Amino acid sequence: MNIGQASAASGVSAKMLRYYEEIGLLPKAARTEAGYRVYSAKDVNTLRFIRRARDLGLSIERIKLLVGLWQDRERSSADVKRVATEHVAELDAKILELTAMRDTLQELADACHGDHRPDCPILHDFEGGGRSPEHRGTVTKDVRRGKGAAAGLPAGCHAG
Amino acid sequence: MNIGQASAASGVSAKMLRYYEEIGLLPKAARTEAGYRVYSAKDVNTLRFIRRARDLGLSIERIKLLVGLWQDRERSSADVKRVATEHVAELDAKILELTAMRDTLQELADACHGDHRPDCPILHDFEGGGRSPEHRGTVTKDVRRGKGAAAGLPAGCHAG
DNA sequence: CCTTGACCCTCCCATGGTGGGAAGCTCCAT
DNA sequence: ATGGAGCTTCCCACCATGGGAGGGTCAAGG
Repeated sequence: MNIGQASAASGVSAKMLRYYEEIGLLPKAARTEAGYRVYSAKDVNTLRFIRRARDLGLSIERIKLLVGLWQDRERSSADVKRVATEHVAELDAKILELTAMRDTLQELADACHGDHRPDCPILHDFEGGGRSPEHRGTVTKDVRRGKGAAAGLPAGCHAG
Repeated sequence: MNIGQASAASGVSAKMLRYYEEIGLLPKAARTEAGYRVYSAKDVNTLRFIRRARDLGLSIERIKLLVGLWQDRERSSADVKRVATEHVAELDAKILELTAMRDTLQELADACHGDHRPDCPILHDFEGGGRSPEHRGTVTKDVRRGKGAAAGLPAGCHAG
């Protein structure tokens, strides 16, 4: 099985296959004399595992952990569960953050008549005078962006 | 006002001030003879506007639009509202996506006893046999990652 | 006046996953 | 033998942000 076939069988692009190998998520694939990568049915299983994990938004780092546990017959399910639970917690945090943004913005949009006139509560809020505090404060606390979010959650986030 | 003071007054890092100028979100700042950037109180207002918009998760592209509308006395509030509403729609989509991931993973975690034994429904699902469909299908549809999400939503997403 | 330290400048690099594409080789079918 | 599909490596881009190197500037205190 060459890379194109493994890709088709697993739903992981050839590009990503090479990338996962490069970063050590996958072991280095065997090669033909000509240098073509060769994959087995077992490799395809691993790839499907990875694909499923990515679809659930897990980061590559966590998938590395899970693949390790998966292949360890001595693993304890508690370790697996912990990884999953950590990810759920991050998803929850991100959902809360996005929901707060959404709600604030929806409120502002609702307050905007949306006609030809220039007057607009959205811009008024952004101007940040803070003169209408009832429309502020929702996301104002410094939950702000930072490595945590970018490194932790992503996958589904950068995804598209 | 130099860049450090403008940064402190607006809550936007000096690094980002330079970046926003580079990508054309801000006009090129005036300079002292020594080459130091100089900012006015008006600039700080714009920066606060941008900061607020970023906190609500708007992409730089959309913020460019909003700043343009903000500074246009002839604008119609409908245009502003449309930009905001588009962003709300993207936030909603992302929230749905993350929630689906979260729910699936939480179900799997709930089903995992989490003790010393190796048997684990999470790994079982990831193995993807599809043998227990009641735990599948939630995120299985190909909503998958792609340019749209990365370009559209971000801010709060990459943020941290 | 000179030193010190805080500040500023530009330029490069990294993040996390993913896609795009160029330049060149291999394989298979015609 | 030729064409095209598929493989290889290598570099670039995304988005927004932070980190840091290497060097210039400014103001306060000695």
